[in-house]
Amino acid sequence: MAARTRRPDRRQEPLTRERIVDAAVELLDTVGEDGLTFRALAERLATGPGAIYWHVAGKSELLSAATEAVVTAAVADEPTEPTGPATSPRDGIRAVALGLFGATERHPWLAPQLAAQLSRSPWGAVAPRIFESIGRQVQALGVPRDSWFTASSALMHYILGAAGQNAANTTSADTFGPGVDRARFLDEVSTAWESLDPDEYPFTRAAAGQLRGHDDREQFLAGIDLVLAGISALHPPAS
Amino acid sequence: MAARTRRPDRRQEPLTRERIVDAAVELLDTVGEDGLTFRALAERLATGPGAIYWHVAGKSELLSAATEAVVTAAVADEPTEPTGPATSPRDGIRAVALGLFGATERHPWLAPQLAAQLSRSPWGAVAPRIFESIGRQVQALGVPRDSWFTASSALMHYILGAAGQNAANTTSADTFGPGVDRARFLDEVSTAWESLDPDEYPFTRAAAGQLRGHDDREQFLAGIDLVLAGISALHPPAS
DNA sequence: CACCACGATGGAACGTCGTTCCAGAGCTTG
DNA sequence: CAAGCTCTGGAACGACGTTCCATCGTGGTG
Repeated sequence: MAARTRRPDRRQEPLTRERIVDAAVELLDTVGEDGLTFRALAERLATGPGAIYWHVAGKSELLSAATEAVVTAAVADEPTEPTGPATSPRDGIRAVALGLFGATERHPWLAPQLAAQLSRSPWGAVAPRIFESIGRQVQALGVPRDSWFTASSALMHYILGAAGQNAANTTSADTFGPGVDRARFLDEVSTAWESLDPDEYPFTRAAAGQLRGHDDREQFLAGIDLVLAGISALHPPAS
Repeated sequence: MAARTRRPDRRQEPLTRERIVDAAVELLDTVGEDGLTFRALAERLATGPGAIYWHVAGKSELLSAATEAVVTAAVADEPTEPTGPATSPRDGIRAVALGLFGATERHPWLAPQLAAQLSRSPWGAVAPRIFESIGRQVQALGVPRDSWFTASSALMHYILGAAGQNAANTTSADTFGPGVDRARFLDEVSTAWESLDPDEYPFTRAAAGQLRGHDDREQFLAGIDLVLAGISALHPPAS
């Protein structure tokens, strides 16, 4: 139907769903979630709002598509070892996890969107993408077949939860000015924790010191190792 | 300043921040996130939109307050054992986790909101609430002091990630009609997984069968046990 | 070659939302 | 009793998502 690949050669490259989604991601990255407007998007694509609706059903579908595009790129980025220098399954899982972690860092809007999408349709298009990347490594780890779902789900959920919170840590530091660097920000929060009500928050006060100097990536990977150790203990290889 | 507690006795009970937040939660529960409107809220409280702004700065603060109120109630609900029949720390953690899990089930809007809030200000008011509840049990578990932060964070992140995805499972089943029950819904998704591209999704296809019959709460607790086992293995009690 | 049908476009218009503004009510104080 | 404050609630504003429709360009048809 769509002609025989002759260059359309219109006054501009034709509007396509992919171009729209790409522009949406750029807009989300630069001006934030509230900045993604059909009008701004139309202006960026040198068109009108109505034209976009021919390719995309609405804003929620646009956000879903942007989320899926970014996640797909993130999990497809890492595992490109063509039978390479034999990465261990554990390192494979770390790589996938860091891929998603980095994506939420580069795209601060990703974590909330991902949560919203998973909450709306838990097993939609994006969950299997992540599940598959993790699951392959779980399988390679030698986890018994009956435990595949449990182990992979647990890993996925930890990754989503941790990436969601840690994402904004490095870049923003929202409540304070953008000029405040990470060390100062953590120091501020840590001090705030220490002055919480001793009756209501005894533990948080005691742990405040560890918050002060912690490294997000390091803690993130420590959590991964925790889950992996649990998998080794509770679901050891059959052999 | 605020009088000496004489009954105001206006024509109706006075508008207060608490009443507003309570009404917002009810509205969120009944008509969903899009249904929470300053106009609808004003009508429910028999007032105008302007009056609400005297007690609440804006919509984002209203959502934050609603989220915090629900989370606070959820984590305060469970650990009410007055030196009762000696719940073990592990059961204590399960209780806190199930408390949050149940909250996301009763309030489908909670998971996305929680994610958005944690992403915006990672160590805001709501994170310490959850962190404290979990941390106390981690402490009781005998985890060495140096590992408190790591262990508690990992547990919190797993809980947030898992609760976020599983929340909608029981009630909604969005893409299908609301009449479709859980078994049919899972069967539908499982079948969809099985017909994914064998090259792209080998693992997910293989795990589809385990998705079909799984129980959300059971899987959720299995993940908790996985993290707990990892904590035992990597951060054993000092004694 | 003229014509038409249809995929695709983009600007205008509609209704609703968050938010602001302000006139005034009710309570407290001098 | 008058003045000043807290608090109220309705009207109005600007921006948004979405719909509508007049129009364009292209490929197939007579």
